[in-house]
Amino acid sequence: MAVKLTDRSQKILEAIIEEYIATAQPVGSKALTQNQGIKLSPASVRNVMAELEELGYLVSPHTSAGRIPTEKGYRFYVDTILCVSEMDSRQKDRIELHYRQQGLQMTDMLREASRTLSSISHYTGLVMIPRLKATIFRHIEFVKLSPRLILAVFVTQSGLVQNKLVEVDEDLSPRELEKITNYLNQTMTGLSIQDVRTRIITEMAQEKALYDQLMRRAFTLSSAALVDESNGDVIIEGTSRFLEQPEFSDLDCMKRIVQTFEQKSALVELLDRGLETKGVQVIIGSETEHTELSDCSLITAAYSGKRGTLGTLGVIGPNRMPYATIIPIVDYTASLISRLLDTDND
Amino acid sequence: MAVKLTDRSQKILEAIIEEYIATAQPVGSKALTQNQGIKLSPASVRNVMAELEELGYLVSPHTSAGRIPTEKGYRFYVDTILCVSEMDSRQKDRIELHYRQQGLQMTDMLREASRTLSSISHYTGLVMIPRLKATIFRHIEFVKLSPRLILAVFVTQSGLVQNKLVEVDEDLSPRELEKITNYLNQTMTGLSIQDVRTRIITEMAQEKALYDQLMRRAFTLSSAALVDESNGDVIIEGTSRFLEQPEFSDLDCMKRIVQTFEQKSALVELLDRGLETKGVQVIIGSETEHTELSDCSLITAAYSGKRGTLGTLGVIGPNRMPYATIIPIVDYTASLISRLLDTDND
DNA sequence: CTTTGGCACTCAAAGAGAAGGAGTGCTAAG
DNA sequence: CTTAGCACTCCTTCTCTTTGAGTGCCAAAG
Repeated sequence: MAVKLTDRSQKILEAIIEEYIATAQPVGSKALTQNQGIKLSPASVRNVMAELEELGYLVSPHTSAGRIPTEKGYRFYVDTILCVSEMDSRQKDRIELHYRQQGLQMTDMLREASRTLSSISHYTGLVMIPRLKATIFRHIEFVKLSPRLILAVFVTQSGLVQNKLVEVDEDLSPRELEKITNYLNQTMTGLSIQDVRTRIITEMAQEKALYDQLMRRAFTLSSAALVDESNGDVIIEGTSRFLEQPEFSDLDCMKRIVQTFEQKSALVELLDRGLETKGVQVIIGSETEHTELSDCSLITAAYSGKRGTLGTLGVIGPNRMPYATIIPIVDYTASLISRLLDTDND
Repeated sequence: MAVKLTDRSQKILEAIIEEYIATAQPVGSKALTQNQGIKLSPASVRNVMAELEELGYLVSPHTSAGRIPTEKGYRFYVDTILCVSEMDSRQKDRIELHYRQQGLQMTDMLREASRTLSSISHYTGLVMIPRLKATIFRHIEFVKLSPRLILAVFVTQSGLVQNKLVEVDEDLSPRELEKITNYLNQTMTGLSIQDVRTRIITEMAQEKALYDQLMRRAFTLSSAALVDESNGDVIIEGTSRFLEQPEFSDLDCMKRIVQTFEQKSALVELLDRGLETKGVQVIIGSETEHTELSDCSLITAAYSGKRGTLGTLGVIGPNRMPYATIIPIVDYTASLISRLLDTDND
């Protein structure tokens, strides 16, 4: 499958893709020869182009137009041609500037990250809110709203705050509630939510719990409070950037994309893929495995807190994206967010 | 200004507007005469149409096209022609169905409201999150995250939960924190945030506070926690509905509208207008006083909790909206939300 | 005085060529 | 292997014409 391309073929493929990214117009042989760096006649370039088309890296919309890259072309470009440069410190500063604000809460910071990604990349920014189960227990607090209604406020190590209303069958006195709170905070702090859950289950099964009413209640309350009902949530900023892209000038196709964004589930799935991966991941076109997004590409990277990966963030746009500039942006943003989450509130 | 229209003119204006709302095409005289209810010849209708154009209720895009309503036309239609019918109970049930879920927290419920408004109306749903100062103090709780960092969790009467990080200069012991919590909850519960603020200010000024360190800290903490930094937030659902409207097929105009949505500030301002008003309010086109929204109309209504108005909700779409069906939807949703907020958690 | 049929007029939208031009593939010479 | 030349394709753009819906006005009928 992986036919080796000659050095020259790669150079030309690179030039075509970069030209197409810049102009959104099919690239002809003549235009390429005017490009410095390629010192061949149009006819020679044409031969190479025909070859690249045969191999599936390029297509031409019709006989008398230039060539445009295929998904396979982009994939090859991203995987083997592109070499990502470090960002210079001026750009880094420009990104960091957005986070110079006062002590933001985690969610606000992630929203800001999404907005910044969008404004710097000129595409649409995506940030996934951490899944509860990936986080570390820090503190839980119960606020009694009415005899049977309790508000559980739960704070994770990385500063995510989650509120949840819990209905109880028995009226708990403030004293009991306080005891429960203390007990939970003493035993659970520092554990991952995953661990907290298993701990609750095993301890509930033990005989001791059966007789200790307070303990039983503590477990009931906390397990209700820690239910992770959010099937993942994504912060999307800059949807309007899609309207700027000439490839989506077809309103119908545009509509389907925006609808897919609004539903979020597809994006959650795509961002989830990046959770396991180190570094920047690029998903191109049909690799998304969503027909509505088959003309979109994502550039994602995972961010992490003190312990392990928390979530992913990235940028979504048309296949024709300036990968060379956006990959470092996403990469740097992910590491920046990780750093900020680590130092922020401890 | 207010020239009286004859009964016949009104009938024809109504028919034209309703036809245009249904078809998005300029309405000609012939099409109208085919409409049952108008038993006149095309020529007679033309005379009336010319008259209505003179008065500014209609315009024709060009000589050989039909007429379309002006903003003034819509305004007249909404104000004096349209009579809004009660919704039948089947429709009411259809709306209520969306709120049948388990005890949602306020924000989730409002998000659901926005989504429902959009899906039932087929336009874009808007719900304004209540301003803090309009709400009633119910409970405050402090969670110490680190020696200098405290998380304040604040719950309003209507069930809105707000978290805020507060940095303090002095390390507070858990005991002190508890005292502060108790003191604040005893003194402030039931007051409006507005009142709480003034109370804090006056008590701080009193001599007593100067000597009571604990009290001073309590006030410092709570005033920091109750700062209302959210300049109003709006939940927007169904932006993609705009892409279905033929009047926005111009991508550039579309883009500006979506951008305005993303910024939210204009929408906040528009929803704010409805806070004082009883019943449903309709804002048409340039009445929005935002050039980007000059082809959009809003239908809004205020919702309220136990005590007074909390916020507004509504629908935004093109000027050409089926007011007759959407006004009752918005109206009913607002009253439904008010009812749910009242009964939900007390 | 109102209503209506008739008629000339207007103008956007749709269709049909025709011209222009960018780009290709192929061939033959360097 | 490279390149100049050339015929060919076919999209894009432009103009010109046709079509038809809708109007305004007038004169006759109710």
